Amino acid sequence: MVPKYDHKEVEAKWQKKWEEEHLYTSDIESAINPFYDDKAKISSKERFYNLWMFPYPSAEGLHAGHAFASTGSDIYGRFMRMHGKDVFQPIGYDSFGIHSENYAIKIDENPHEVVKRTTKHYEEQMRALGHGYDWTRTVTTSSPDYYRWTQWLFVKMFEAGLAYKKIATVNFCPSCKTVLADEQVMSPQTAGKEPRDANGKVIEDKSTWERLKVCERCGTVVEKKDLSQWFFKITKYADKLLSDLDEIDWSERVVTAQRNWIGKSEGMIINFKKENGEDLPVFTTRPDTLNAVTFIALADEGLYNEGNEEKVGEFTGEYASDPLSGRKLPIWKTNYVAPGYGTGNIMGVPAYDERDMEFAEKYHLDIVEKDPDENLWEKIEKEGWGKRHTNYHLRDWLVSRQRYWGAPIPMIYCEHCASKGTTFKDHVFKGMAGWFPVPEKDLPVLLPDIKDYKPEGTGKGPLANHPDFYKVKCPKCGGEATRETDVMDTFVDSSWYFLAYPNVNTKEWKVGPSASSGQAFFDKKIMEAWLPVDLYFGGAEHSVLHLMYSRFVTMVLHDLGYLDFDEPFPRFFAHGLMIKDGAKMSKSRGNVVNPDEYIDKFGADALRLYLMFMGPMDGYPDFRDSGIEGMERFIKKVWRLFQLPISNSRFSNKEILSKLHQTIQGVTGDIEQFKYNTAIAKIMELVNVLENNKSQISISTLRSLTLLLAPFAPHLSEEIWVEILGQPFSVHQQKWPEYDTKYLIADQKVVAVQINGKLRGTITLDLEVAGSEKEVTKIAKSDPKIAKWLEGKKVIKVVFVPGKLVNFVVN
RNA sequence: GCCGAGGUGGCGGAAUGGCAGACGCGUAGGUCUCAAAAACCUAUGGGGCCUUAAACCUCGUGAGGGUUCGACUCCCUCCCUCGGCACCA
Repeated sequence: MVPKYDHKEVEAKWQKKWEEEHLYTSDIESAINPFYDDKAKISSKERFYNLWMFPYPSAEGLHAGHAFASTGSDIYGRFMRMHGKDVFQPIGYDSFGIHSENYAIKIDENPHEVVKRTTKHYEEQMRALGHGYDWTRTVTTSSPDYYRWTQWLFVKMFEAGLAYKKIATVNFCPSCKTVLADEQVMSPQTAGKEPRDANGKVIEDKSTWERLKVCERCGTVVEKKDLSQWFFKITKYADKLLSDLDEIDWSERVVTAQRNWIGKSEGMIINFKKENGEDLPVFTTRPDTLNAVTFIALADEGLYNEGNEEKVGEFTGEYASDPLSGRKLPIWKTNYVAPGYGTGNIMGVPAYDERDMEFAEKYHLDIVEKDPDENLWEKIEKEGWGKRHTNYHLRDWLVSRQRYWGAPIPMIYCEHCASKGTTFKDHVFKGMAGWFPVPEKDLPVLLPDIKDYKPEGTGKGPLANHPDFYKVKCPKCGGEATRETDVMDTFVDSSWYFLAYPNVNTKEWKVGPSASSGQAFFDKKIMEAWLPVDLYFGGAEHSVLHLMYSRFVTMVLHDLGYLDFDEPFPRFFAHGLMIKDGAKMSKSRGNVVNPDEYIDKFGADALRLYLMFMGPMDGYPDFRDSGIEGMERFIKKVWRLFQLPISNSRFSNKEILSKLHQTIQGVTGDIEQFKYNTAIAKIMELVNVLENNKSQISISTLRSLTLLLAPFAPHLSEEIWVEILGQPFSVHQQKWPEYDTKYLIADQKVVAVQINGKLRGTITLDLEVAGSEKEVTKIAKSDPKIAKWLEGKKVIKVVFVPGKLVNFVVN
């Protein structure tokens, strides 16, 4: 009678033991940065910072899509640990911000309380999955010890001239009642939401959906408002953000998305002259078509429409002259030129631009067909009519939010200083008179616990109703002043969290060992030893959000001298999204898969195996209940294999050895490429071979099999390793098995025989024979099946691939 | 419209110039059982040939063309799906 494999008991047992033995707690102080040459000086192991994008703790808890992604990351971490690396694999919570707050509002509970509960639930779920996280170093972005440094970051941005406040036309979500960054406004499809109007009703006319721009969080169609807001000057880094994409090893689709978003256009600003002598600068990427210009089109905020409606315009009554030939060109105000891009003016070239053609035809403007002239670039520049100019689609990052649940923006406005024109640093902040950052010693600016935290949509955040919060003394003159009442975008919180992990120690709950002294942001030695992140694992939906912001913030901190690297994630793998019943998992569809019930019923190992076996890591696999049952069967099969009275034979037979070493080779290569599905398939094949050769398996083979399984099924492997094989704890600290090429060479080869490229038979030959063209040709021709096909035909050519194939070309 | 990734059995998916469908799910039949479950064994792309069986033939990787001794794989044209950008000049 084979003892039953009790997944609940086994998994709980090892999770407890791992924790007690600090199996996944890294030795932060003694790591080696593999990028440095003087490794020997420091200490034992090379570090490997293995990071999965931290989740925001939602109410429903972790769903199977999270488990799919986090397991993919965990497997790689375990694989690297078995390669002798000191793996640092932390986890935390992106718990500050609109996503957590919207839920708190919905259930009418204070966000402080909700976050306490949801983070606890998340931790339980992630522990149940058996991930190898270092639980001694977690971060929670809504903790004052954390957001103190988010605020510090804002202050540094301001001091460096990279944070400024200005009135701009911005996106406003009428449901979330706050402004949003450009990156947080998208098509309904990209947001994965049905578009809604300000009253929360789904827009009925589906034909308009594709033109709508909605809020990333709630799917409400955004409005445009002119408001005074804080921005981070990400555009200053546009060129570096773009060019560094060539240097980093990222999933291609994410690189492409960032390139598109940055949207670099190289062209020229050409100066046209109005009749009254005024300059009329125009941005174009096609100065070579200047000869064919017939009108000038101006952007108009009032007329402009992002939708795809008909082009309309109004003649201004004015004319401009073409700087080269002096031709007279009418100036039109239009609805199709985007304000805020380039100079806001364009030259109308109907012959070479479809949009200009459409407009010209409608208003009966001239259409001139003259061949483009490449020499014009140089000529215009030489004659001083225009100069080369690069334009970017990227806009500055709008970071203020009129909400409660976020890090208060640490800025103070003093009316008195403003009236005198006093600025923080005269040379940098023209136009920012009266604005001063909160002195570093006064950080954090604590978020007060208030009852009326719901947004009102007045253009101000809930903190604006609390004089105790905003009435402060001016840091400059000591007079009456007002604190900023907006809070920061949640993406500011997450733009630097990866820097915090190695510096944080949960027991003391301070970011950075020097946090108490207030001297420095991070411990320099730790940063040098542990960063940048070696492998970042996460979703592609953050292509132009988190992943762009983090790169920007890292570049700034580098330029300010705090970091010695300027790309946070030299390697990023974009995992796919799990699907259920052919659709993305979402609450509204009601197809969210909760991992808890599967862990309970089948165990974490079965769930992990199934999630990884469903398909490639960057794909969109569909979750089915019946699939996980197959994995349960596989685990039982493995378990039974280890319950057999193991033979006394010291060596496995040849078939087994050959299969084992092929498997080691294949699985190793597959894991390196995140092809976990085929890695698992190969382990299954090995198990099948072992089952058919039960009496001939050596202990050494069984040990290797256990090691191969360890990253995928950590509990099962540990149980087998320690309890059945009697090996020392822990399987996760063992060396990954190596393959020996001598076992990869089979004694016999199956050679395919083709006639004119069509398979007509196979012959099994000894290795040496299979490598000889003469022998193989002879044997193949004498094979009756093949001979039949060659009868009466003349062999024109023989194609021979040693050990694989012979192809007879006949007439 | 532009850019990127794809299209393979009933299903998830293997194979990146050399035996298409590994591995798993599902399905059918069988063994065990009083019975069922579990487990195990066998079969499983379509069509044909055949009394049966072994075997064999033929078609087949979105459609059409091309390169090649040989194409799921490379090239061209088209269709469709997914992702990103989008009156960005």
